[in-house]
Amino acid sequence: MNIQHVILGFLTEKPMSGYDIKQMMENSVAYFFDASYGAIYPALKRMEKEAFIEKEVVQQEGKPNKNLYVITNRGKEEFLSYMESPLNPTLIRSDLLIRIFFGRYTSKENITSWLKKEEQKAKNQLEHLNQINEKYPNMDSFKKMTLLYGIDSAQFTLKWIENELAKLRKGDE
Amino acid sequence: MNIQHVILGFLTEKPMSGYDIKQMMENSVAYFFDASYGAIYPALKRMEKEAFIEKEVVQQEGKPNKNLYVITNRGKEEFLSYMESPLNPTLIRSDLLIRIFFGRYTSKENITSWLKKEEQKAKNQLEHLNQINEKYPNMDSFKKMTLLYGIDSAQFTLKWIENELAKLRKGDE
DNA sequence: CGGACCATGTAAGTCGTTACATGATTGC
DNA sequence: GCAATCATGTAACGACTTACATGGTCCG
Repeated sequence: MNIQHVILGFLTEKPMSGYDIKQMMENSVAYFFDASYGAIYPALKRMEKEAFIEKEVVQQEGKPNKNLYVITNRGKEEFLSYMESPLNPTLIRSDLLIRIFFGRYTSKENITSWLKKEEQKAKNQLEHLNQINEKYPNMDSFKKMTLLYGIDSAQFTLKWIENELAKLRKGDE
Repeated sequence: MNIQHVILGFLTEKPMSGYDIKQMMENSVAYFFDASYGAIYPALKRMEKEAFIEKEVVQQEGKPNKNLYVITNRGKEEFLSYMESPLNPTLIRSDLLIRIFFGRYTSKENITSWLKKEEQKAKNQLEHLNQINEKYPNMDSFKKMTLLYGIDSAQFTLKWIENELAKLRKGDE
C-alpha cells in the first residue's frame, strides 16, 4: 500500500482536488495513514500520466481555481487490484516508547512531560473522532468500523497514560 | 528520532555487534520500532566515522568474526542530547485499516481473511512478549513499562478483531 | 544433506518529508 | 492589518527497504 492506492480509494467515491483529499484524510484516516501535500500533489501528477485519473479545472468565485481529479476505468482497476493484493504489515514508529524504553537515562520530569503531551493528543483525537461520528451518521459500516477502532484505541492509550502517570507520582512519595 | 539514536541507546547499555543489535531489537522494541540490517550496518559505519562509537574486532571459535561496537563519550553525549530533544509524533501506517475503510469495494471473505491474519499475528506477539516477560524478571521498570504496554495493546487488538469477526459472521445469517 | 543460525556488507531504488514559493479572500 | 483558509506546486534531501553477495558452523 502507498499513497496512490489511498488516493484512488477516495477518488472512487467522488472527484476531488489534492486539497480536498488532504482535508478528507485529516477527517478520516489520519490516525492510521498520514500524507503531506508534498506527497499528494506529485502522486496526482504521476497518476494522471499513467491515466489512472483525469484532471478537470474548475473555476471558483472568491477562491483559487481547483484541479478536480476524476478516476478512470484504468484507475478503478488499479484500485481493485490493490484491494486483492497481499496485506502489508502495520508500521509503527513511536518516539515516546523508545524514550520510555531508555527512560533510565533521563529525568522523571521529562518522562512525565512526554506522557502529558501524549495524553493531550489522545484527548484531542478522541474529541475529534467523536465529533466526526456525530456529524456523519450515514457513514457506511466499514468506515464506522475504523472510526470506532480509532475511538477505542484512543481511549485505551488514554487509560494507559493515566495509569503510568499515577505510577510515576507514587514513586515520588 | 532515527535509527542512530536507538542504536546509541543499546550501545549505552553494553558493547554489541550489528547482529546483536538486530536480535536485541527483535526481543524488545520491534513492536514499536523496527530496523533492517540494511539500515543498521550503514548506520554503524556512519557513527564510527563521526566518533560516536568505536569498533573492536572479536575472534570467535566456530563462528564468523564479530565487529563489537563500543560507545564513546561523544556518542553518549549525542544520545543524552537526543533524550532532551523535543518528542516526535508517533507514526502509524496500517494497510489493514485502510482496506477496511474502503471495505465496500471488496468481499467479506477478503476482510475476514485479513482480520484472521492480523489475529494470528497479535496472538504470536502476545505469546512472544509474555515469554520475554518471564525470561527477564530483572528488567528495569522502564523496559517493563514498554513491555506491558505491548502486552496490553496486543490484547486490545485481539479483542477488537474478535469482536469484528463476530459482527461479520452475524451479517451472514 | 538441507535448513537454520551466525555474521557483514553494498547498491539501487522507493518513498516520503520539509522547506520554499506564490497569491487571493474572508473574518476578526 | 493579520491570521486563517483555500489552493498548487517543486527541489533538496533523508531515510530507509529489498535484493544481492558471501561463507562458515551446527544439528537432525
